[in-house]
Amino acid sequence: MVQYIAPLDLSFAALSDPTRRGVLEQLGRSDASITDLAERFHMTLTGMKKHVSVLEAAGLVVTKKVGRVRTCRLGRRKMAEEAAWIEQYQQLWTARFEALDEIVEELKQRELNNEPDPK
Amino acid sequence: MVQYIAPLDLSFAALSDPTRRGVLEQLGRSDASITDLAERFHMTLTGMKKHVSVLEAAGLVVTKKVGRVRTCRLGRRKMAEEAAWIEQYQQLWTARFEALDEIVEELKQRELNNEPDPK
DNA sequence: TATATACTGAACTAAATGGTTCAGTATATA
DNA sequence: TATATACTGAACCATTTAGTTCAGTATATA
Repeated sequence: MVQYIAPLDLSFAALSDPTRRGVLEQLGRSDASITDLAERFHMTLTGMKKHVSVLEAAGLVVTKKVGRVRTCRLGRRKMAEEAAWIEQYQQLWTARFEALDEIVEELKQRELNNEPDPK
Repeated sequence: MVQYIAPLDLSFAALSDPTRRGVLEQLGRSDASITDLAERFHMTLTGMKKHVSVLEAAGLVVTKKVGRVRTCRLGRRKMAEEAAWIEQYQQLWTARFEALDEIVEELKQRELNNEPDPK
């Protein structure tokens, strides 16, 4: 089976790590080098480089090396797909729980009328 | 270091797998047993049980066993935190790119006025 | 030119993931 | 009571992840 990796797989996986969420927030305030980020998150350069690579693979970060410094910036992806997926889920969720609420409401009414619970 | 696992870690990790996203969508339409889900996603019972456990740990699904059947339903979490995180990120993102746009705009103006590029 | 800085790649590690099979247990059904 | 169904747990497996160290390379700086 040729495994097509959905962008959602990569971005949600990228977001599942607190260090990477922190890096995104940081880059939202200002661009940063690998060294900057490694220091801020108490990690080796190599370790931070890997996190940045994961974010880059997900399209959330872009980097450019000038001289010896690699500068990291936010990528072009505004996470629109991710937001859309969650919003669609929330619609399903709401519909589902409204359906449940109706049932609960019906049971309450039966109880008030002293009708038997229909097993 | 006592590792506090943020709810976002668990839910984003849960969402990073297409099978689990599919299960959530399915449960948005109707409750289902482990067997139902295993069949729909072409997987062993044991395999599906693990996915459901991951979703349950993230609070996205609840299950209840009646007789021999374990029924899975959507959990109470509407992924509000997840949506909020992404929305906050999108605000940062927009601000960041508007800042960049201003710089580009300024450069354009200079070009029009034939001013030198200030190094 | 010598030294310090910034990164990179390979190799290693421990743990987690996503699946499987196999051998149960508990519950329904004929 | 015998059989089929639904799940469960343990064990295994290959791969990925999240980090490390170590040994480089390339670039600045004194």
